[in-house]
Amino acid sequence: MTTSTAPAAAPQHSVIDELVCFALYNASHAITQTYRSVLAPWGLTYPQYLVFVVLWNEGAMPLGDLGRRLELDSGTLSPLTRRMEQAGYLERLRASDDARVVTIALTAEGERMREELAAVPACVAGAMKLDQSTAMQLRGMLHQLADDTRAFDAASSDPTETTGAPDAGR
Amino acid sequence: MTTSTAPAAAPQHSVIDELVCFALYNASHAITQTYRSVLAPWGLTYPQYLVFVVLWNEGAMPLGDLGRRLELDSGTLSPLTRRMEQAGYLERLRASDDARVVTIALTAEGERMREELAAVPACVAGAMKLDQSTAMQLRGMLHQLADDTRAFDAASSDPTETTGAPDAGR
DNA sequence: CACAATTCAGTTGTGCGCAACCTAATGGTC
DNA sequence: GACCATTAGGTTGCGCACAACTGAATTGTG
Repeated sequence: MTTSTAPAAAPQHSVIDELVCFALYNASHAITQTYRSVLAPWGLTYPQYLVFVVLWNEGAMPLGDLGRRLELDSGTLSPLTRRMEQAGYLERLRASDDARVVTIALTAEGERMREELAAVPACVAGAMKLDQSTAMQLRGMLHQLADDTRAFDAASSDPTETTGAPDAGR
Repeated sequence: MTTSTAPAAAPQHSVIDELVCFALYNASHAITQTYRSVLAPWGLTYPQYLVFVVLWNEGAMPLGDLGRRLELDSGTLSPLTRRMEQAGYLERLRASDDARVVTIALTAEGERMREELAAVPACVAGAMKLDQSTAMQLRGMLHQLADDTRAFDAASSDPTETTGAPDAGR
């Protein structure tokens, strides 16, 4: 009715709110959204920013190594790095000793972005409103969760695994 | 080079926030991967499963309400629900009293999927290896994080917000 | 009633994210 | 050298996720 009061669309409690998985999915999207607006001035996406972080801290490396750190495969990183190359942030170089390998290396412009984007983490941290101890606790839980879950995924798709008894009817 | 010991003169926010964001991003993908393999026999995706969960528990509702619960907009839910309709799981009905509204309602087949998929949560929980108290603690942190972050996103994109003095030249 | 503002769903375009597949290059074996 | 399995990156196809836009329906106001 009056000005801009809440139009009765308050966050109602729904069943999905009880699911840890949905909380994870939802929080992840919310963070990505924050990065989207923070990175918008440079036309960067969150996965592209993650590529920057790895390369800034560890230097040039093959595309496969990058994928292992970010848990992304070539189907994702191939086009993603091509876009970053076209934007002038990095180069993709065929290794001379092994022609299968493509080394991903920052350009001078890409290195310069390290200072350009120095304020990004603090900006996102401001949105997250997490104190240090909670952040570390949360990070630990999430690492554990990702490790356990990926181990499960690998085991259930790989019949050579010997873990897990052949429990028939569960 | 890695495993930096205490960064003496580190400013308030440093790499730690980054790691939390990536841990979240990574864990979310890992869980989605688990759902992917668990739901594969029915050709369902994780967001489609979430739609089922909401509709099973709350019954038919407009597409917009569904989007508010899942934090997804019409650009995502419109094609998603069309695929689920084509698969025979639900119907999309124009409301008679308001022709703008499309009500999403499960078919008998969609209702039957509730028993069909009853084992899914336990299966995914088995992959996650979380005890109840940790799960609840994690869920609480993630809800808080998502709420804070979305509030920040909304405030920074909506100048009509009156929360605090809007920083002029920023 | 006229008409502007708002609401709701849909469409288009871009960028992940991943399965499935392809090709080229490499290494091991004979 | 011929053969084969493996490895690295690329391509295709599909389904999200979201910004930006469209268009129809509804509501508020005079």
